Amino acid sequence: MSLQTKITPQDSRSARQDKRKADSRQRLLAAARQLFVERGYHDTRPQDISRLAGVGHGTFYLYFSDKQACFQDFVEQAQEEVDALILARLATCKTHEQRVYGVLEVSMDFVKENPGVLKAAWAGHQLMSRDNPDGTTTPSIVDQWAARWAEVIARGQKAGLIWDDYDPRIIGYAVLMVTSAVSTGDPEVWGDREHFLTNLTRFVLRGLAAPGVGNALKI
Amino acid sequence: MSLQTKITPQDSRSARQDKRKADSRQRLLAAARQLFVERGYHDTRPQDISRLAGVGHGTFYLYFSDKQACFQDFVEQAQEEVDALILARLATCKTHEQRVYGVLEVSMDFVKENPGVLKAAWAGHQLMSRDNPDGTTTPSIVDQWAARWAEVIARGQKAGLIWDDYDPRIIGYAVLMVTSAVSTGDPEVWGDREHFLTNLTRFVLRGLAAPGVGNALKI
Amino acid sequence: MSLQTKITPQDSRSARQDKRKADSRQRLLAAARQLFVERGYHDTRPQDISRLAGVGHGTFYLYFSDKQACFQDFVEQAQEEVDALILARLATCKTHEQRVYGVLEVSMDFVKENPGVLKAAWAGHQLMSRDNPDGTTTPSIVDQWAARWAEVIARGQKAGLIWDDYDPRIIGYAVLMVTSAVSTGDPEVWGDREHFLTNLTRFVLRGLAAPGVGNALKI
Amino acid sequence: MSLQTKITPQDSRSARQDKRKADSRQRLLAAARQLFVERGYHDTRPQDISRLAGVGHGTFYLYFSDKQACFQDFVEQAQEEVDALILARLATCKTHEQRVYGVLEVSMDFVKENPGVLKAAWAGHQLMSRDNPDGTTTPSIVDQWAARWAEVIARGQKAGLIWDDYDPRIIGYAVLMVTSAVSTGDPEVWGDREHFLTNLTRFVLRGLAAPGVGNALKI
DNA sequence: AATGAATGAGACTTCATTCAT
DNA sequence: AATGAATGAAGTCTCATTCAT
Repeated sequence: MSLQTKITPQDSRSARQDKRKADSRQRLLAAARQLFVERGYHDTRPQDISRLAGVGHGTFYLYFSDKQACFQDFVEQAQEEVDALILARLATCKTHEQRVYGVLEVSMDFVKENPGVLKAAWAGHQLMSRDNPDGTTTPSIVDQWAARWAEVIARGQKAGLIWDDYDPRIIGYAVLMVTSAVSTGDPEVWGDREHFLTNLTRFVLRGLAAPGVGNALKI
Repeated sequence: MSLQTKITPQDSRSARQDKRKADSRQRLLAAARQLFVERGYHDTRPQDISRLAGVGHGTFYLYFSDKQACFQDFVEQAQEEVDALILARLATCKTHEQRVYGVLEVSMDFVKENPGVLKAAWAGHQLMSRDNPDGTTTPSIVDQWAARWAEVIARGQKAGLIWDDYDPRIIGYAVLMVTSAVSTGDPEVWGDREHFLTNLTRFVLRGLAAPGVGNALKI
Repeated sequence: MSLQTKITPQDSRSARQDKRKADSRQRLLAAARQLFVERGYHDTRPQDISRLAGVGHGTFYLYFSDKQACFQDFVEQAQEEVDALILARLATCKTHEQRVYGVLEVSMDFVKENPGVLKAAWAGHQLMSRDNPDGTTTPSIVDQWAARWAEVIARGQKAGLIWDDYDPRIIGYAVLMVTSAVSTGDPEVWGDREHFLTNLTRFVLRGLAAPGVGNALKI
Repeated sequence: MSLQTKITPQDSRSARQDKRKADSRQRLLAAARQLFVERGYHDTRPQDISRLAGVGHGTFYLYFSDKQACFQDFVEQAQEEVDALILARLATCKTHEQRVYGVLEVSMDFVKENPGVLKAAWAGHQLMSRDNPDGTTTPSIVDQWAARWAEVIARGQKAGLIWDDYDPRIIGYAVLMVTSAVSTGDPEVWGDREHFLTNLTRFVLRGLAAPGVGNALKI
């Protein structure tokens, strides 16, 4: 008989309550994500989030100390998702070439699947960062993402596939800027998305490829 | 005899008033620029702008129909400055190579000289665009800037100096994203600015250079 | 055989429950007293009281119909304590002189031992009394205390030891105000407490003593 | 021709505006005083004060940084009034006897004319003082008033009219407590106010009078 | 043209109380 | 009896805009 089957009434109750509690938090976060993305930080009221989540106004403040904290949590969630996706993809990559392609693809896929999330997270982060007068700048989703690119680039340099006169952190940031263009650019303006992605991917790969390896990364 | 010396007393008065009026508007715009850049759109009140400009609170509304209009004017001003700089530079360029270099240099110089202006203009534009439900998306500073790059790239393609499988509009946007990294990146984080600029310039030029022209654009 | 040992299991359970119930109530009251004294009525939330008492938030409302009722109970408790102390002391007094001294001493001792309780009870009572629009002003701890003084003073007058042109209720109230100064006065400001008490005691006794009896009440 | 008659339009305008400004502040303070006295601090909303003053909700915050600041100003105003009254009276007093009587009379008159003001100021001050974590306890109206009594008592001691074994600060405080009883006591309970005042005055004077001077202070 | 006092809709947040478990 | 998540009315305060001077 496992210990699990011997749940006492209290455990059962608190377990159910915990579930309910986690539920509320999740519903709130989902609502927050939707609204922050749709309307932006300033045009989303805690009240709106609560209503969309189907809970009372006050419940919001049981899970977030204030509106900013809620936004931070939303950003963190997006951050973790992106990071997990990238790490998972990197784990399946054997060659450097695959890594570059992989992260590009994952980045663009995420941006495509979650239109506006990056934009919202980033725009909001700008607004927020000023309010951290203790000097502790919370690392933004962008910084973390850029760091992943830096890793990939550094490995590419060691393998002789990427120009070794690049500073990985800087170029990682530049590459991220380009990929994030996908999110920032107005979908309706760019027309054919495949066309758009192909262009950006080519530009990035050509900018990275060390002399003589251009063929290897050809797409 | 210049036209200026022929003004009647009345004219003189109205001229002075015009000057004063233009003065107030200019002072307000300068103050707006400083504050929008320093604090962002939402944390800048018309009152703050007026105070910094040294005029009464109500005066603000003599020159701008509302806060948003003031912001639009700020963006437009920055836009015109950038555009004028780029056009002036392009006029002095004979070869394609010079053009690419030129716009890169001008872009980065502007961003260096006006830290935060692009960021502020852009971030604010995001917040604003939602409020245009009539479909008329005001072209942002970014769009216009990207258009200049598109021109340069298209000319480079005709000259055979830039990969001809690029869509100029898209790659123009991508290049802009990279150069704008200068403004977005935290100055203190990137350390040596020259190092930073060198890296970005190399990346852009290599990404653009058609096969076989790499040497020509070497830096 | 005591009654306690004869309880059946059921009795035992309900007895334990009663004890536990009384326990919870007592713990809540103790917590309420501490917090009302430390923070005042408005800055003490039922939640805080419950947490300090170590019971659930909802439990509070099993024992008090609302926050005000809890406060009333706190005041009542303090009231009963004071009254019991004064009555006990009066019971041991034979002469009028002893009574005056006795009540003074008890009053000041209570105030010394329970710093802030009188102040809190009184301040809170002020806030509350407005909410009794039916005219039934709940007698405050102050009123009750003053009543004891009035008794003592009336007896002193009969014995010829206290000016007989005093209205006992009024002077009882005045004496109470002076003794309560001990609680109202900032401990750190007054310095030596003995010095403080001696001064007040002298003032009261001299104010009361009928002509010619000054010596009897000398301290 | 006086300078006054030569008021320029600007002066005239700003003068009128200043008057209007001072007017609003005065109206707000008067409304605040009435409401704080009638309802107490916590049951008075800035909105209520504004409405009673006949100005908009936002105007309140043009004159007080927040609700607490408004309350502080109300207390200060009462404080200054009381102090001015006492000082004015003291200035007309030649003998010590007159001083004691004078301050007693002024105190009681003020309390009679401004029922509730002292109580409100004091009660509110209690609530507030906790919020001064920088250690700077704002001297309350009570402290200041007590200080005046201390002065009078010290002078009386020098003149041999008051027991010289009193600490003036302490007894000043005690006397104040008694006189403030007038404000704290429920008007309806005490009945005839003259009777009340006579009792308290006698008590105070007898408590103060040095041996042998009782006759001098007889009332 | 210029001013700045005035406005009030609306934002964020708290907290006494309820109720399903 | 005990719990603590949920509630929403109500409070404090801000700020873009107006208007009398």
